[in-house]
Amino acid sequence: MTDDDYPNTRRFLQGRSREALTAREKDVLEGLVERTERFTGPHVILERGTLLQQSTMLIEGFVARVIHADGKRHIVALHVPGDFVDLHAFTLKRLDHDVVSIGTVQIGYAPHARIEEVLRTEPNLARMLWYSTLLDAAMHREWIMKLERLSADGRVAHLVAELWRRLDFVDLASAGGFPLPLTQQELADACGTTSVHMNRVVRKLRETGVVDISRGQVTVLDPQALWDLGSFDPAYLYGNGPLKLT
Amino acid sequence: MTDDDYPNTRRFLQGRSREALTAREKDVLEGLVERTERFTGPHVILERGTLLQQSTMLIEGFVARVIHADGKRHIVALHVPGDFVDLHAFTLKRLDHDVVSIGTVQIGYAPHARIEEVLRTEPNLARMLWYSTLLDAAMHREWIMKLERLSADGRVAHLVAELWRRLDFVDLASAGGFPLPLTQQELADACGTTSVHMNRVVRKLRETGVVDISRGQVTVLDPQALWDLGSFDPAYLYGNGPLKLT
DNA sequence: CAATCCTATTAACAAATGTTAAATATTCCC
DNA sequence: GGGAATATTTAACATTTGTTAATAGGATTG
Repeated sequence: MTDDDYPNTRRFLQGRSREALTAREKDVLEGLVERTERFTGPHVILERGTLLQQSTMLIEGFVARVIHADGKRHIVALHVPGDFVDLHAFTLKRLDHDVVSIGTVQIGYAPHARIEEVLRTEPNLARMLWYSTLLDAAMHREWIMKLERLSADGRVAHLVAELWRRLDFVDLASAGGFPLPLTQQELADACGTTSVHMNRVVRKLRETGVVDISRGQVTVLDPQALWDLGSFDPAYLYGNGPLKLT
Repeated sequence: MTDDDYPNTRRFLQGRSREALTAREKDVLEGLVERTERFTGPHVILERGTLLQQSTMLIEGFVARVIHADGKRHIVALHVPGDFVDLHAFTLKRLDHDVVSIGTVQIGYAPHARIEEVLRTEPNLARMLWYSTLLDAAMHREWIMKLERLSADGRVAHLVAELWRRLDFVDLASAGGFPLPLTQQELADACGTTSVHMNRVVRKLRETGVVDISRGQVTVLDPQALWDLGSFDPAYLYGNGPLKLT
């Protein structure tokens, strides 16, 4: 019984507390995903206000939670493979924001009826589902702190540091960095600044030897400088241990 | 059987979906609170990193979630009566931030053992507990949007508009405004700016006839201007209806 | 009542960021 | 490979916000 037995859900809570799941629970979890779908290029996966009957597991690639306001787009969260993106929808029924794909993604759909069944019959797994939404909330709070406290370069550094760690949890990061198909405009949307200013910041981070973000690839040049600049303390991610960097 | 039968929990999800609770479930909920405590003046209710065996229901007053960083204090969330402040702790065990009282507060303590019991025996109530943490997350996302998008005056307007609505849910707001024992420094901490700049903003809002914030009292002078300035759309609060303003 | 402390206010200046517009580079598609 | 679309880069200038410091106002306490 290896991880390959769970092609759609093997990264769920990986690096966090996936060990707390029994093999049977992992089977049940995998069984939540009814079908998968693949998108290339920008695609609106979920639209604000739609009545939802299924939730979305991100299997591969990146998606963003987006709030639109008078022509501007604001990224309020980013998700990496293994994230149960809109488990919220199971309880909230309607989302107050859009979910869009970034680059090429593969997602799995979990019908709410199956989740309902899990809640009734699998208390421990249900707890883990709740737990994963609490991790999202903890990340939201850290983003609030980041936006309240840090200037633009710090915000970018924090974002990069967070993604590096989260991708490391699911074995998708390396010591050198990670792929990130975000444009400078999208980075700006996630950091609360403009694309012009983001360009200044990206250049500065590159020139000062902290991190190079270009051509869809993040290259971490000086990890300690990155963490310092972003005041990055990964405690809020509730991970199991230090960077693995496979 | 009136609301007075639930002195400690009658405001939980009031204005949201408290109707989804049966009388028996309300009893069980009330029974979660083992004891209550009252604090006057600033008091650290929960400290970051402490291993928690109980969660906190806010019965009266305001509390803030606070992240400290190199001498600065950042308010990442505010809670009003009826909020189950750190239900997170039930699953996360340790918080990544502090919880502090603002003004005079009364809080109730719900031992985790009792919550555990509810999860096992009251699936519908358990769902509501989960729901309430998802509402927190939705508010976090709105704060992220607010910080990414709005300048300082918009942030203050948004904060005031949100609190007005949330207090209205629990019958603690009036058409004229509401009491809010936050100093300008604390307002600044919640809006990601400095006390000096907050003073400029508060003055401007007062002079332009939008809202008056002084002596622990918020007086809404022009609701529509307030909502416009803060780009306030209450959809994310998942409330039952429009402002009641009792 | 005086002394003290916390909060609010104002000023002058520095730094960061927004805005608009244009030029250049890169990617994508046929 | 060529052309179109998209993304990045740069410049000049306007605006917002931060910083530091000093003063005034209000509340609390002995």
